[in-house]
Amino acid sequence: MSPSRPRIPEATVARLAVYLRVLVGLADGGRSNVSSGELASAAGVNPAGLRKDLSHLGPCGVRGVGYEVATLRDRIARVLGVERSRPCVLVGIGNLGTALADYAGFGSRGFRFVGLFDAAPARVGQQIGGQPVRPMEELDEVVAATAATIGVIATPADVAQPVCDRLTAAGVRSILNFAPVALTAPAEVDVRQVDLSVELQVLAFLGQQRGTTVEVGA
Amino acid sequence: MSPSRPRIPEATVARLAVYLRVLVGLADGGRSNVSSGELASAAGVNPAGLRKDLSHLGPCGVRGVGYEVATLRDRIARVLGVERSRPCVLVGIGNLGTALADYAGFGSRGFRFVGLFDAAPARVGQQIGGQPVRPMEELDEVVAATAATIGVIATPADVAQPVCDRLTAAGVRSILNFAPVALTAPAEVDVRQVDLSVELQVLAFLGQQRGTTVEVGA
DNA sequence: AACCGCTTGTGAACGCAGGAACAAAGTCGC
DNA sequence: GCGACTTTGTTCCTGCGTTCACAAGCGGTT
Repeated sequence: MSPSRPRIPEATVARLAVYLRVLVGLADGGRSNVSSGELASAAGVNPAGLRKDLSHLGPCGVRGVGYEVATLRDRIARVLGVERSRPCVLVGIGNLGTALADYAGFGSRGFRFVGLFDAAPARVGQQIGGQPVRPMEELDEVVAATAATIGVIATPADVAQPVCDRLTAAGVRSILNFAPVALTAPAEVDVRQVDLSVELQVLAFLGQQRGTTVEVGA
Repeated sequence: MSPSRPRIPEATVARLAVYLRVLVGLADGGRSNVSSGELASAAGVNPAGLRKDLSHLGPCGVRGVGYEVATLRDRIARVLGVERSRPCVLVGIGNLGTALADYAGFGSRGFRFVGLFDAAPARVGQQIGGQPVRPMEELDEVVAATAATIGVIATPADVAQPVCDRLTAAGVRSILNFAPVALTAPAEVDVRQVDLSVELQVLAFLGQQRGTTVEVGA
């Protein structure tokens, strides 16, 4: 009914998540209100951009005063859908998968892993973050039982596509992929790619470029 | 002479790293040449965009034929500066830090960790990926001895800023930060932020938005 | 009650990235 | 040797994201 959410740009959504984290920290510290300049500084963005981001939620500040921390926090949380905890499944319990399963940041941000899966028999049965690692055979069953709509892939690259196929077949609608391969999935499934080494390579390139200035470099 | 490298957009650099990974895989598979369409498909991007990205390197393909895999691979590697291995230090050997230290993708992409550091005495001395975890006191010494210019932070959020300060003081020029806080650093130091939970939140928002929208017109 | 300073919210301009279409060039076949 | 096909490299254009700058609104003060 209410078209209060025409569309929020993806870049804005990513920053809203950052603002939310900062606001939670401020609220825990006892702060009751905050200005856009201070919030922008803490989030590492431009104050004007922050205000424009928040404008997508409708007016939520008081002119001359600033933003009420608790109110803004709850409002962003509601828009991002963090109010209700979302069930996720995680496939690939290697080093990275273990780190993700143990990472407290997910739980406090509206995500809970309802299933940890690995194809290696040696890992099945281990307890990670209070949960047992399950065999891949139980994937469909767990996804159906928990209504998980989000899947996280932390497997080696060569099995990521089969895992993706199994996740989509099981009914997962959104996939976060840490394996360094481009996944193919049906159009109705969102796939988001995170490549840790790409970030490092971009960083190295920027540093190299600035270090060598503009010289061509023989 | 020719300003063959005026400036390469950051988004292009990120994709070049992806192309490089695909090309290495093709070369290992014995492929000798590849077309832009096939390469774009494997990388998950638009063919025209791929050609535009490669155009920043100057002409490196043959019209009517395609790109020579080995040549293009080496050319991208040289532009990204992957030819020579870059020394990096990693601070914070928790779950995520261990995953990063063990991740083979870094070593094969021109990065090597020359020092693993942690403040917890219980972790110091452990062997991770063939290297010992060192105490923070040895940070300056190792950075100076190895000429490491890249630092990776995988610590809890509350100590990330002090660690950042120590890294910059030790001479590190580029920092990749996995801790969920915005870091403050001198202007001559590049800081790149990676927040795993933000990616998950964006994914959840997109899924939620698609699940509930589109009903406006119906 | 009115003024003043501070902060939000919004409108406009700039720059950048992405996509599609077209021209150039090289190879293969006849 | 010539023509046609394939694929690259480039150019234009559309849309988005970001930034700057200003008007609107509220609280505090006199």
